[in-house]
Amino acid sequence: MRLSRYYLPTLKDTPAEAQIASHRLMLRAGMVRQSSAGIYSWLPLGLRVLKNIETIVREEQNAIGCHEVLMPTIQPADLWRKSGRYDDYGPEMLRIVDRHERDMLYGPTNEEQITEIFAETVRSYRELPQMLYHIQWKFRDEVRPRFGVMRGREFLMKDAYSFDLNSEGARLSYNKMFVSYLKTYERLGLKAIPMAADTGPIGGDMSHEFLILADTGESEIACHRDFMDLSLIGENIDFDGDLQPIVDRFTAKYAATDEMRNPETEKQLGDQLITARGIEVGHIFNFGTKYSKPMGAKVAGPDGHDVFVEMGSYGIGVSRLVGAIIEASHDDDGIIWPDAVAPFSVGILNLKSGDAACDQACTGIYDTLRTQGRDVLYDDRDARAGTKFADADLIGLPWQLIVGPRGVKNGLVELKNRKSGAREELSLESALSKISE
RNA sequence: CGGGAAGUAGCUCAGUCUGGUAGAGUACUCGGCUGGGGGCCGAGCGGUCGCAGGUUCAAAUCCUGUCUUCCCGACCA
Repeated sequence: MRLSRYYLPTLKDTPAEAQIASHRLMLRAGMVRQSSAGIYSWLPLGLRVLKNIETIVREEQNAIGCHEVLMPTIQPADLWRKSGRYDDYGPEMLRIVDRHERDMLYGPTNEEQITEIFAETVRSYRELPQMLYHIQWKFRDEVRPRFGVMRGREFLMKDAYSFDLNSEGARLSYNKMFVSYLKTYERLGLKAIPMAADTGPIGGDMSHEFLILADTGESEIACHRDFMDLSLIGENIDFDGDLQPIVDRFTAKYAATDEMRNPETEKQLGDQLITARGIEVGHIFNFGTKYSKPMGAKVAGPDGHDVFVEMGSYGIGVSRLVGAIIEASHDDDGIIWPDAVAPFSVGILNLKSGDAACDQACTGIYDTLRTQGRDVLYDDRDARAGTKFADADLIGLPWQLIVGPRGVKNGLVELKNRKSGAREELSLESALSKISE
């Protein structure tokens, strides 16, 4: 993409309403514009990141045999009256009346909707287990939206739902999703720690929140130091095999969000304990027959008798992740994108647009990289070097190829790594091969 | 929903106390000088002062109401 023809409205000043880093940087980098409190429009750069995250989440869901559907944003109130949640949900639910005076609502989640679909279409235990998900906009009318897209009222969420014949099966589905989440976050370049979550009236150990550490996190968390070294990288996971050992490995050590913390355990851990702030980026939950009963989701079991299916739901806040990643990865100059979600993988900074040698060198690099299938942002604007450096750092491209008259004369370009800040002068060939490593 | 703050140019803000021609920086446009970390000089463009009502000869400024946004707390992917 040639920057001179792109739509990238960056800001030098920070809009007054933005307080935390991710919100400030998303506005300054021209990723989003606020429409009203907690509701945002996504501009091209922000949308690229959102789509990149969405793609990774989608691929990892598909990889465990979870099938994508797409349910509506607007749901009928009757659906929620059936589960009893229409009255329980409170003012957080945005209620809408259509022209025929029918009560509707903008969905804050989709348990009722998916359970109805399942109940209408699945009759036999032979069709189980089943897992379905969608990635759709949700609306929760928060009393106090804040932190930009991290705590918006409208947000994009991946929500998956599992259906099993019995609790043993539900455990297997839960484990699949648990491990899938670990993989998803690793691909996103995040260190996410699973923490036992409050299961409310249902009880059991079948609920986990996934949190990433960031100074501006919303809750105070504590965990064992060993979590910093836990990783699935390089492991070939058989999702049809026994995943319990992996789940055990990631749940054996102490990790708790504020309301679940245990002072006694923490005391025993001593200097093995890490306390930090965390941002919740996912939540998985097994809720048995809570929805299948009222919604009538039952299948014929092997003995011919109907049984209510055991269900679980599994959420990842996709739009929240954009902010969360920035919170976890930025500096004074701007965003530092992990490679996997960066809006462009490489930026080319032409320090002297209009100079024949520089232009020629840049277009050559630009064409080469595009031929390799790279997402490239070529800053060909007629702007000063300082402006280009500042914007490139602000929008956080992992690699910057700096092309100026000084180097071009000697056949050299400068390669800057956004994360380390390291810059080195290289021949064009070695720069290109280094980027591809 | 309780407590607090703020709405004036695209953005950051002054002016409001003490009523009297609508301001600065930046961004943008044009010209010139520049050219490796948001450069310099000059000339321009740009505003129903959130909205409504009131007081007054006169309101960004005073009064009343209202809307919006942000911060802290309680609550949440």
